[in-house]
Amino acid sequence: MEPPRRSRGRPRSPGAESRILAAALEEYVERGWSGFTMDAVARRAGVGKSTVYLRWQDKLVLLIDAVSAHQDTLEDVDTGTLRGDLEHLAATLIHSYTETYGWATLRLSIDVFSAPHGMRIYQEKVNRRRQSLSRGVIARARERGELADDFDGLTLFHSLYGAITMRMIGHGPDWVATDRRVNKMAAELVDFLLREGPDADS
Amino acid sequence: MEPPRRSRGRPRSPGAESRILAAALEEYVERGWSGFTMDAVARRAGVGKSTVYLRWQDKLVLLIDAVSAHQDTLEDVDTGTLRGDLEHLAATLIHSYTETYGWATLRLSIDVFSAPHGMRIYQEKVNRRRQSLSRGVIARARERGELADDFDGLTLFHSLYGAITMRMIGHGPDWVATDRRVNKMAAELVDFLLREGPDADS
Amino acid sequence: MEPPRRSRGRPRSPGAESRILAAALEEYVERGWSGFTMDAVARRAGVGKSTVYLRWQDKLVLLIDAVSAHQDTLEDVDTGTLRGDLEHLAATLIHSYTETYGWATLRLSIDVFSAPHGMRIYQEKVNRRRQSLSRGVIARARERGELADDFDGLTLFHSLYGAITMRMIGHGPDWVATDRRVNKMAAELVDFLLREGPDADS
Amino acid sequence: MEPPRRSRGRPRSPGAESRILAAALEEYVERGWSGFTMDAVARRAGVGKSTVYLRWQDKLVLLIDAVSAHQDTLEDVDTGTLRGDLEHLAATLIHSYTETYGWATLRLSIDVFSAPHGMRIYQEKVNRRRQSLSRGVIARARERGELADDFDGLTLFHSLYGAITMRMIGHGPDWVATDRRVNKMAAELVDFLLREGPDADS
DNA sequence: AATTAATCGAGACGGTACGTCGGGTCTTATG
DNA sequence: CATAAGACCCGACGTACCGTCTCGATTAATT
Repeated sequence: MEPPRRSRGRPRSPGAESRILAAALEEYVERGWSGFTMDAVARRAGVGKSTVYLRWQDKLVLLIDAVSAHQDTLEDVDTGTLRGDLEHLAATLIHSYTETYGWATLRLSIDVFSAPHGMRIYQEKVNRRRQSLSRGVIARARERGELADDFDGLTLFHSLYGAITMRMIGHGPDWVATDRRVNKMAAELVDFLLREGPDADS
Repeated sequence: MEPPRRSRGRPRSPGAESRILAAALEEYVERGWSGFTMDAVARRAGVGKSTVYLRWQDKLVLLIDAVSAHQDTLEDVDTGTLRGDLEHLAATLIHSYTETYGWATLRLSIDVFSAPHGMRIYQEKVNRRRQSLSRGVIARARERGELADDFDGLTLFHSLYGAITMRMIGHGPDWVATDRRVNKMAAELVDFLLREGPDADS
Repeated sequence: MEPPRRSRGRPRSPGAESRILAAALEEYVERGWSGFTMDAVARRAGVGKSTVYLRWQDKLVLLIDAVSAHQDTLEDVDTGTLRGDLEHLAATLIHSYTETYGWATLRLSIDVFSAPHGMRIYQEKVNRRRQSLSRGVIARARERGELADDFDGLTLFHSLYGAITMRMIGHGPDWVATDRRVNKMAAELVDFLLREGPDADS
Repeated sequence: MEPPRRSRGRPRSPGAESRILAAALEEYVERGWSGFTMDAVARRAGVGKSTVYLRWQDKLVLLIDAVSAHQDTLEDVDTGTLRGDLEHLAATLIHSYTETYGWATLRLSIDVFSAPHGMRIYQEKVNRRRQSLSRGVIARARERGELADDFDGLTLFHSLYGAITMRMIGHGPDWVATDRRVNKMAAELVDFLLREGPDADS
């Protein structure tokens, strides 16, 4: 069946992909967008520039790939209640903004717009993923009867994501994300957004 | 008092300031961040580069000035009710994202982070302004008894601004902002955020 | 004796050698030194790069091989007189500069110096050959008594080769080498160089 | 009269031109053609790459300019006799091949052909100059009655220049050009080329 | 017949230089 | 003085080529 048809020439070196992504992220974290150069990324990954350009058409799409790889830590966990699902999602998002590479990840998710095709790529990579997460959570909530059919799930998620993003921008890079603070922020936000209103049986 | 003390040499050419700002905005709109060059701005404004650098320390602050000039259309209007104030604010923000230079203004308010000092400047220019708007609205609402003292006004505004921003990003540049649609969006959003919950006397 | 000892593995594909040389020459003729790339040569010869590098250590020696293959048309013919020998040699050299690949062959014999080892290789390949030709002609001339023992044969040949080269450079690539013109040029040059002076019995 | 009309902007920095030429020559001498890079030239001249590219369209024409600047040491001196003029010219050419930058100057005058437009530029820069020198010498010789009207002056010069070039190539870069050796070589060569033959009154 | 080993086409690899472009500074001549 | 023009130094961009390496596929000579 489906012959995997190894292509002809030398196969692409397997480690390169991830080494470059890692190098890109680190370079970005350390030097920021304006100090982020392809030469440095290649050097850091121990790779020729051509190897980088063979896989990513330019600087920007490489950077976006690097960030969206980290975005993938967002996952849809079924906690049994809408409130639980949302709190988990909120906490994960906050963490993804702060953990490991800290502030940079947020900046990165914003810098991405700085070039013509950035917006489009962002739509495809980040937005699509977030939407599918949202839809899963909402669908389960409806099945459980936690949400009226006419309740605007999209608005809920826009508010959630947007508020977190605004908060992070407001706090600035020096804010330390302890688990307590993250959970508290997530809980307060979900509290605020759910209150009694949206319950289908109120 | 302090006589304006006309300085000695040739006075600054009066039109230059605004011509440069306009040129900057147009260049940005047409070519985006990565295609936005100081040479082009100067040429378009019919001005030497030195004239530009005499007034703005670098590319970024010029761009931010250009955008925040447009941001200044946000203003705190007392409509008599919290709901009214918020809807007005929301509608104005949506418009400022779409009107005149359309989509570009949103992009602009995001691109601003692409450089080391961008974040700081954004804090000073945009955030400060938004905060003062927020405080005004909240304070009036409390005076009117529309809001419990312990209600988290900041979260309300983060959600409002954030949700609008996310929505605009989600819609993409081709969304047309008719008055009807803008008002509907603003109303729905404020509806969602206020519901019965926050009323002090519920 | 020494049995040719066919080596074990797959034998070298027989046509490759000459196909590569031809491709190299054509590429060079069409694109010149700066446009001459190994990838193109390999592609044109319908051969992998490794096949090329298996036979020639680098770009330069391949190119030199291609040119010296053409240089080998120079041969020492005994016409019976010194004048005849020289005229024949001169005509052959002029032809080798102009025939078939025309002007390129001259360029090629000069471009060869553009790399560190080019000079050395040139010495070994081209100069050695020319010297042996010279020596043969001179020796015969002395035997015939056409040349005094103290006559400087080397200077004669340097002048002959040099003058032809300078003339070709002077003429440029558009000069057409008809047999009449070539023979005339050869005759005039030899006339000039021999005149009465060098005759041993004058 | 004719006001030199200083152009408007900042004038080209006066030293740059010659500093770049010098740097180019030195880099070439030390590293040869294949090691000759524009970045290195710019760095050595203490100049930005753009400053170099503002004046020379590419690597090659810069190099040619550098060499032909040295070629200009050739000058037409009237010594009173044809033989004297030629010996002086020959000696100067030999020296220009060997003195100061030694062997490199010869290599340079050959490397020049390694690119498409090299030949054309060489024609314009070097050949033209040599031809005018030749014509001057020949014309004076005719006036003095040293040369028959039908004597082929061009062939004489081609032989002279060509023989010297061939000799230098033959000797290789390690040949040391003492005044004695240079003068001897010049004298022998001119002796050989003039002999009794060309005298108009023989 | 099975094994061994050199060669083949293809094309990715680590490097390095190219020529271009833009940022922000500096230097003129002209208001 | 400020201005317009535009040259300056710097350094990144994305491309192209070098010479090497790594595949799977041939193709003999040797077991």
